Amino acid sequence: MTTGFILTAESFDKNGICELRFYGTGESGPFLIKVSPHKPLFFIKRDCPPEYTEKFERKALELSNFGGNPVDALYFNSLNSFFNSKRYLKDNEIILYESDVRAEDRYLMERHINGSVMIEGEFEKRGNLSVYRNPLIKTGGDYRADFKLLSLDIETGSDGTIYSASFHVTWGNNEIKHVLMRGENTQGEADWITYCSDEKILITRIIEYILHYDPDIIAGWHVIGFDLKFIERRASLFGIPFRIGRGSKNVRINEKRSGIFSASVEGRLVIDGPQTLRTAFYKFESFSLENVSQELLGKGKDISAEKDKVAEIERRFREDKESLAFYNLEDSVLVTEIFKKTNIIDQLVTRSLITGLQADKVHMSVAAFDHFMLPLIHRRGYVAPDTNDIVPGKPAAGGYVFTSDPGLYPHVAVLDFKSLYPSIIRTFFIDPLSRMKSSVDTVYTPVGIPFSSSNHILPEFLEELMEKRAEAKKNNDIYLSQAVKILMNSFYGVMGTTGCRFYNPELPAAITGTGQWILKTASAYLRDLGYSVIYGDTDSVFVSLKTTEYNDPLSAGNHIAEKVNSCFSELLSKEYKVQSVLEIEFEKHYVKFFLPPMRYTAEGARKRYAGLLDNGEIEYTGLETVRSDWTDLAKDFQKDLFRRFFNGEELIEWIKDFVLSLKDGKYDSKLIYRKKLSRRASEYVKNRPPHVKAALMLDPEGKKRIREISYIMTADGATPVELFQGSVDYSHYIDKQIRPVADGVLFAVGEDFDSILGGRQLDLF
DNA sequence: TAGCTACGAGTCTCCGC
DNA sequence: CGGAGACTCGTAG
Repeated sequence: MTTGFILTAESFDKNGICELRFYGTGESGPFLIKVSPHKPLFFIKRDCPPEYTEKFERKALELSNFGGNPVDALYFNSLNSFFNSKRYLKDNEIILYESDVRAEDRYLMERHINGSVMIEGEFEKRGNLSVYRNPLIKTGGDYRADFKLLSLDIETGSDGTIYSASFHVTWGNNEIKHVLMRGENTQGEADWITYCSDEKILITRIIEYILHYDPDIIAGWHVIGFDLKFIERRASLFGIPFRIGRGSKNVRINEKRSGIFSASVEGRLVIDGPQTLRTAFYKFESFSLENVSQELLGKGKDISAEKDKVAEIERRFREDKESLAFYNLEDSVLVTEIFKKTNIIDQLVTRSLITGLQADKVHMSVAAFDHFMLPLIHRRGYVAPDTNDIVPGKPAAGGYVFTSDPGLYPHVAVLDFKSLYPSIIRTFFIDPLSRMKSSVDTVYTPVGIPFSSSNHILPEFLEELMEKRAEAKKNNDIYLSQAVKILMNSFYGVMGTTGCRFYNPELPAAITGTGQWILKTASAYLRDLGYSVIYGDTDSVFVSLKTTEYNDPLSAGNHIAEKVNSCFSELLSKEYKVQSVLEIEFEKHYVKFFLPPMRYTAEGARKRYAGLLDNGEIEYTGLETVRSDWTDLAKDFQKDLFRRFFNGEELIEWIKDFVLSLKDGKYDSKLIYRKKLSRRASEYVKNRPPHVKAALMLDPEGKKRIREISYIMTADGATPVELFQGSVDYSHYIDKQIRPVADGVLFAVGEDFDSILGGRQLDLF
C-alpha cells in the first residue's frame, strides 16, 4: 500500500478496449495506475429504444433526469463505440445525459478521489516508475507529494533555430543546473555546459535530458506557447518524435484561446509561470519574466532591455557561448525562484486536494462543481444533462450598489457580510436539487423562489468548507484558507452560466435577490437605529458613526455588527422559518471618508472612494490611482492631492504650481499611458480609440498580436513610446489627466479646476 | 478541457442643426 | 457643434 498524488489523467482505446491511466508521484516515487478494461457510459431515457447496433450493455438504474423521467445507463467497451453511439443518437435527436463527462474524471469523482490516492495492489517496475494494473484505489486524504521540478528555457536565433536549452532541476534539497549549447566548446571546461555539434543533436539531447531527470513538473515562462511549441516544431522538422513524458506518447499542445496554451505530457504537469500566477490572482504591472523577477525577487535578468536582447543573444552565440549559456540558465533559475517564492505549486496542490481536479486545471470552476456535485446527485437518484443541451434563460441581476451625497465624511465604519453568497445558499438551502424538490419542506427566499429545506447538497458542502476554512485560518494555513474561499465563491457563478450542466438562472437569481434584500434590510435597520448609511456595495455597508462614538469607533463598529446579526437571526426565523448563518463583521474604520461625485452630475459615484485609516494610510478604491490605464502623472497627483486634502493642507496654490511644473517638463517621465488591446489593431472596425491608433503606428497593417501598448500624447496624437520624439501635448495632460482628478476633490471645497487656473484652460497657451 | 453582474469613464461616431 | 449612444477598458465585489 502506498500513497501518492495524481498529476495527470487520461483515457484511450487500446486494442478496442478503453483504458484509463493515472500518473502521479508519492511515497514510493512516480507511479502509473492502469485501469483496464474500463467501460465508459452515458445515460438515456428508459423509453428510448436501443436503435443503435454499436455494442453496449444497457442497465436500468434507480435514476431519473431532472424532469423525473427514469433513465438507463449505456456502458461501452471502447471510447470509439462510446463516441460513435453518442454521435448517432444525437443525430437522431435522442437526448443523452452526462455523455460529456470524461471517463477518467468520472472514475475519480465517483470514488471521491481528490488529488491524492491510496493504492493497494501488485506493481511492476518500469525504470523508476511503479506500474499498477487495476489496483484498489481510494482517497489519499490530504497527502501532498514532494515534487521534482524542472525549469526549462531555450534560446533561439533570429533564423528560427534553437541555440541552447537550460535546465534547473530541483527536488528536496537537491538541485542541478545544466545547459545544452549548440556548437563547439572553445572556452574551457565549464562542466555545467554540454556542447552539441548541431541542432538535431541538441534537440535529441534536450529530450534525453528531460527523460533522464524525470521531473514531475515542467515549468517555465511561456513554456508551453513558446519553448515546447518551438522544440516541437524543430523536432518534427528533423523527424524526431517529441516524446518527453513517462509513457510513449508525443507531447500534445493545444491553443485553447488565442495565446492560452495547454500541453499534455504523459505523467508530468506542465506549469507555465505567467498563466498560473494570473489564475492564482497575482497582479503585476507586466507579466514579463524581467518585471515579475524584479517585483518578487528584487532582481532581474542579465540582458534586460528588450530592444538589445536579440542582437545580444546573436553576439554571444557567435562570440561568447559561455555567457549565452549563463544567460539562458539564469532564466530557468529565476522561474524556479519565482515558483518557490510564491509557493505556487503548493497552492495548486492545495486547490487540487480541495477541488479534485488535476493541479493544472484547478481554476476550472465548472469542472470543480461537477466533481463534487455529480456523484452526490446520483446518490439522490438524479442524472444531470449534457452541457450542450442547456438552454439559456433570463439573466439574473447581480449585487446591489447604492450611494448618497458626494463629499467628505468623518468617522465611517465599514461592515461586511462574511462570504455573503455562500451564507445565503446555506441559510435558504439553495442548490439544483432543493429547487427541484421545493414542494417538500418548502422555504421561500425573500424574492419568492422556493427551495426544499430537507433535500439539498450544496449547503452542507459549504458548511464543511466553511469549517475547513476556519480551521485553516486557525492554523495559519493561508493557502488552504484561500483555496476554500475561491471554491466557495465560484459556486454562485457556475450555477448562472450555460457552460455548466447545473445551470438554472433561478438559483443565482435567488442568491443575488436575497443579497439585495439583505443589504437593503440592513441599511433600513441601521437608519432606524439613527445611523446614516452612506454607501454600500453587494455585501458591505458604510456607516457614518454618531458623534458620541467618535472616541471609540472600534467598539461602535462591533456593536453595530452585533445588532445587525441579531436582527437577521430574529427576522429570518420569524418571517422565513430558517436559521440565519449570515454574519456581518466590523471590517475597518475610516477616520475620513471621501465619496467623489460622478464626473457630470452631482450624484455620488459608485465603486469609487478614498478613505483615511487610523494609521494615516489612505486607501483608494476604483479611483484613477488604482487604474492601470491612467498615467503615473495623474496617479501621483491624485495621491498627493488626497494627502493634502485629508490633512487639511492648502490645495489651490499647490495645484497651480503642479500645472506649471508639468508644463516645464518636470513630470515628463510620468506621461505614459498603458492599455491592453483585446484584438488585433485591424479588427477594431466600429471605432478607433487612441490606444489602437498608437498600435497602428507600430504595425500599420494591424495584423500583429500587440497585446499591450504604451503611448504618449503628442502633437500627432497617441504615439507609441517606441516612436516618441518629444513634443508632448501638455494641454492634453492638463485637460484629461489633471483636471478631472482635481475636480473630483475641488468640488468639496467649493472650487473647480478651470476657475482656479483663471478661466478656460486653453487661454494659458 | 466555458464562474457571475454592476459600474464609471473616455473617446469615437452618428445625427440633427 | 453639441448631444446621444456605442464601444472599449478596467475595476468592485
